[in-house]
Amino acid sequence: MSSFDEMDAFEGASLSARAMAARPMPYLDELNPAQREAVERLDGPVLMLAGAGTGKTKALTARIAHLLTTARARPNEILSVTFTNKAAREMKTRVGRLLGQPAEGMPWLGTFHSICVKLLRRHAELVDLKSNFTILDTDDQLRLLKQLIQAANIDDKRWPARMLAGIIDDWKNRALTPAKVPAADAGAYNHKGIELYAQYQTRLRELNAVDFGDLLLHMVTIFQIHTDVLEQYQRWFRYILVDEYQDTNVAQYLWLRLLAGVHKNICCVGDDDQSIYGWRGAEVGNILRFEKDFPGAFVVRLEQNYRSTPHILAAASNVIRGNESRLGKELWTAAEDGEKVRLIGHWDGEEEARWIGEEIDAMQGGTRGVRPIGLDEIAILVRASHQMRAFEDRFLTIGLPYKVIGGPRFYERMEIRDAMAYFRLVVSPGDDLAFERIVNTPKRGLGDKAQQTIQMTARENGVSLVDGAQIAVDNGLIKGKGGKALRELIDGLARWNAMTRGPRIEVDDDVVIDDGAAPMRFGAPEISHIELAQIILDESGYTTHWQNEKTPEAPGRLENLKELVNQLDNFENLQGFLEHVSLVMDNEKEGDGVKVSIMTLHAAKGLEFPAVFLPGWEDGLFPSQRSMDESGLKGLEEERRLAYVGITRAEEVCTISFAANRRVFGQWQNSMPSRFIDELPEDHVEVLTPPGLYGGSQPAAGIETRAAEANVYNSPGWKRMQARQGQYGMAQPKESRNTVIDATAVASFTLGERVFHQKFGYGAVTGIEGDKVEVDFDKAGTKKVVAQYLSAKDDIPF
DNA sequence: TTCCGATATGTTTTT
DNA sequence: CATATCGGAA
Repeated sequence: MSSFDEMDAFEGASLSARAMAARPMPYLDELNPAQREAVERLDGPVLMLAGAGTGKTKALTARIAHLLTTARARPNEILSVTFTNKAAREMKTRVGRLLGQPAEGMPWLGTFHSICVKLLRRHAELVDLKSNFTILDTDDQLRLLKQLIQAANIDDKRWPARMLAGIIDDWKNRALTPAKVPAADAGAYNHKGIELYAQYQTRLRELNAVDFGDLLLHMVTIFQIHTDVLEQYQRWFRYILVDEYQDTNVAQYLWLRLLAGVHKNICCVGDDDQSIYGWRGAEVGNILRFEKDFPGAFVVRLEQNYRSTPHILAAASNVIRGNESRLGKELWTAAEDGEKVRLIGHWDGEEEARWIGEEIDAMQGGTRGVRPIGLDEIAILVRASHQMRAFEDRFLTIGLPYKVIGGPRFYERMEIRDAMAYFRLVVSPGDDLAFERIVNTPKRGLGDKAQQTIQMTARENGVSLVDGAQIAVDNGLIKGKGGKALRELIDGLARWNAMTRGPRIEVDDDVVIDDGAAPMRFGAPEISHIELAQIILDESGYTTHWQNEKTPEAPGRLENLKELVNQLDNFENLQGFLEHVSLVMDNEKEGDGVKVSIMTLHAAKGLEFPAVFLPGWEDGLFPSQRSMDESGLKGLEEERRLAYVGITRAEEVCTISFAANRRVFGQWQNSMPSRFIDELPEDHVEVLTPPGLYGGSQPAAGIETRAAEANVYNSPGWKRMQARQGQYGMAQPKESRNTVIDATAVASFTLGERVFHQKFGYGAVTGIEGDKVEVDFDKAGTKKVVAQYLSAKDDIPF
């Protein structure tokens, strides 16, 4: 096992503590009294209750700077955990800026998960893993569970694998190994839950793999059992900082408490009012009982808000006041009054999207409000991601640039996962799950029967699937085309694997081992990992597979593969890349261009925008019915906190809206305005409805129903619906067509005409049926699309 | 074994 | 409505 001298070398500190000691502390001058207290109280437990927009990141980064400047700790002795990669990244840059140099030497600033991976790779053997274990994604996890479920003869229709995955996840969040699951949970998953959980863990170990929850669970287990290891780290991490403490689950909580147990130099920052991850196992209780866990804790409240106007703040405060269990904070601001929170009802979801689109146009043009607001200063925050569609559709039609944050993720796409499975298999031939994924992708004529043969052979010989396949082929168990193809695959894998290394060389014993992997006994590879990746994809036939595919999305997939290979440029080798991807599933592109942001309320936490739209405030959608069904009052309170988070994202203008009708599952459904609307303080809200139909100021209780009714029949959306009956597809002279297609400006197309579509690109019209046009897209193949979405080739909106 | 069409099924939120 | 899965036919 490792000594700590080694650890020092392992992480390397580029900032010298001594060099910092004499440095001035300019960052302190920028803090208000409360922040300053939180920063200067370096020793002992500190709880920073930081309301929305009160400068908590500022305080946190200043605290790190202060720890370094006062030479309390070296950069690599500070453990600083966040929940998201985004937050970790931001802290890194901000600390760097405060200190006037890059914060490269802060190896332990990261997410819970990334830090745990690092630790677990060093101590893998303590939980019967090898340090090069793979981290499974949800897909692999589910496939594995399905196998176990089938083996146990359980009807996975009645008891879906997803459900079991959820249950296991939940246990892991609570730091429960199979042996520790309480009897009360014995009934889970048709009384088979615990048993299957145990089997699953065994299987993971056999595969030398972990899932996401394991990262923490294993580390907690190690710390609990191997006190010597724990003690090392207790000494090593002299100071601990935790961001978003209200979101910690039991496992994370235990992990922290173990590490901070001796010196208790732990500073937790959080806001109980922003706890919105209860469904993922987060325990608000952790923050509520901090003072009990750490007696004598210094508690400081940050209550001065620097983000929002008083109206917005008042609205948020009044909503959150509806919650019973909270520590209680009152935000205040020195800012000028500004606009009231705006509330408007719509006939349906499309109308809501249309209206918001127009508002955004008005905001930019400066025809509304005190100043023009840029597109990148505007966000639309929805409760559930399916709400995004209406906005995407609408913005596409009117040519309004937008970006979806946290949308369909790059690394979750099928072709990317396939490609990654190939990479995984090349890097570690024992990765059976990866093998299963790609044996018959592209089709190699290896169906169920052949795959069973491979499985059996592997099991009989106690080897990995790749080796099993090798044996099966050698013994002629798999004949014909499939056998030949399989042989090619196996040979290919071996060949590619050899390419990851250079020629064998001798090493000195004192070479520093920096990644916990096997000592380097090989020279530099002869080809770069980027070339190798390309070779793998080409020689395996995977690229060809998509080239031959005639489906509309094939070209896009090829593009994605190209992008994947490009991304490799940022990494040293394939291993490094695979590790990165399993930890940060988000592709942090999208940064370019001035665009409106569309995202879920969850994704919006920690962000702020001058103008925020909060659509879909309807009972059942928000607060979500499911949340209330599953967790009752607790669920409702979490939804309310979500509302609070939403409102407090706004700096200048906050617009809340709801629709009377919405299409769900293709079925029209009508709903009541959200109960949270009743909780908005009347004095701080302006109801936007035609004045004639909504007379004077009324009690708040009546606002929403009136607004809804008032808007139904005279809304532009209603008129538009009536106006548009049967108007599409009518031939019109080309000259009369509008460039930007609006509901009122009906487009027409002729056969063979070149057209442009926002999602599918350029193409030619091959058929017209009513309001639908069939287009043969250059890249996306033939598709039927609604005429509205198309524009003539030469006048592309934006 | 693969491919196609029919049918059933689901929608929170994510490291 | 859109996708995912399943069963049957080539």
